[in-house]
Amino acid sequence: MAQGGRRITAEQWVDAAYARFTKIGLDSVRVEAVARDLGTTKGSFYWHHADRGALVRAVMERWEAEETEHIIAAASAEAGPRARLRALFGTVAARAGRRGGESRLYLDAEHEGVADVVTRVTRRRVDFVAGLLVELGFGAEEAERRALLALAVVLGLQQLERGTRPHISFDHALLTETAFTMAVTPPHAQVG
Amino acid sequence: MAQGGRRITAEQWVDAAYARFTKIGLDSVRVEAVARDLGTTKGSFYWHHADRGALVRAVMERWEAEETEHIIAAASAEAGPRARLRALFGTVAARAGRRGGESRLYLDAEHEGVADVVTRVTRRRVDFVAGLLVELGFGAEEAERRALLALAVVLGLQQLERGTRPHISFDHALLTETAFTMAVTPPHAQVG
DNA sequence: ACGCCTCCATACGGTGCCGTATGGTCAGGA
DNA sequence: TCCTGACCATACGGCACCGTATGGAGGCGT
Repeated sequence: MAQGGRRITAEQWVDAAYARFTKIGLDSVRVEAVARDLGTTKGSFYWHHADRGALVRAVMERWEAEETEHIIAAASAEAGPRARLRALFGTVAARAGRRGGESRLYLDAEHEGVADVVTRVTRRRVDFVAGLLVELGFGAEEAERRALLALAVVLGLQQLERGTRPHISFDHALLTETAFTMAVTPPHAQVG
Repeated sequence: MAQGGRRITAEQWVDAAYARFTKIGLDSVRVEAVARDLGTTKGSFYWHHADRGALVRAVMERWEAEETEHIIAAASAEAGPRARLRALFGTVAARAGRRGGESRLYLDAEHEGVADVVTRVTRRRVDFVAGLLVELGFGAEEAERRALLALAVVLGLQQLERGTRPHISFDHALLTETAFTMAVTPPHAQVG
């Protein structure tokens, strides 16, 4: 996979591990498996890193940095809360394919001992979305709830799609549109 | 755990496996682990069942039957689509604790070879919710999308809660209320 | 050219799992 | 009573993983 010179740096181990994380999940970053990806053996790994836990933590640190950055990027492009929120939804939907590992993350978090990082990232995402909703006129608590629900939708959709054979259509563009509309529509004029 | 007479039936194996599934997840139903729960050994298991796959399939069949039944039960109690939908949301929220295994299910489905069952149950749930939304005046496709989003919220919230250390509040009652409102509020009068 | 120090391959012991093989136990029928 | 067959415990080989130990291989300074 990345077999250049025989020598491998500590960072290359994190690179390869991160690739596994994004593609499959945190539980797939195993020492011997990553070694195979790199075309080397774990003898190298245990020279550069302490143990598997250290590698997992390094992967999560990178994830925290990258995902935080992406959230900011998706926002700063547009002007006005509504446009920013819409852009964010679009970006998240578009990058769904590259967040394969994230679907498993919340379930592995505790067992892998990375619940704190996951919580920080989640907190940041919720706060950001909730902030935009507040700008749109929602109360602080209602905004937080709606933000939480929005994150849940992203996670949930990803899993429904993964664990489901055909027969169920997933038009991400339309789903995103619907979700966005539901998020910004105040609770007036209910039917029934 | 369930150590009565030494003799164990094929069904008791499924019972114990199902208990593991609901509490932890499908990946936790392992032959030797279930044997320990039952106070016996896998020698018994391989007499009653062919292999681990058979046990997993049996667990999923029971899950399909039970969960389908619960959906019907939550609906038939009330009268009118709005009340039925609200009752359904409430039941789902209340039983969240007993669906611990389900959060992992969609991710394990393919690897465990049970994607077909998962798809059938999902299809049934989506159709049911979508049907109620149609009765409330939504178009068929909009209803399907909203139903899909509602299922996604359930899955996603469960994971956000599991993979997250304190600091993030989960008032299920209020979240359910908000989700219900968002689900039944037509896309009029948007802010911004 | 020689040695040293970094880096890695390999072998090893330990764990948890799957599935098979084999022999033992106990109940009930002949 | 004895035998047979349903039922189970145990031991085994196989696999994937973790982490350690140990002995090279090769670049680098002197």
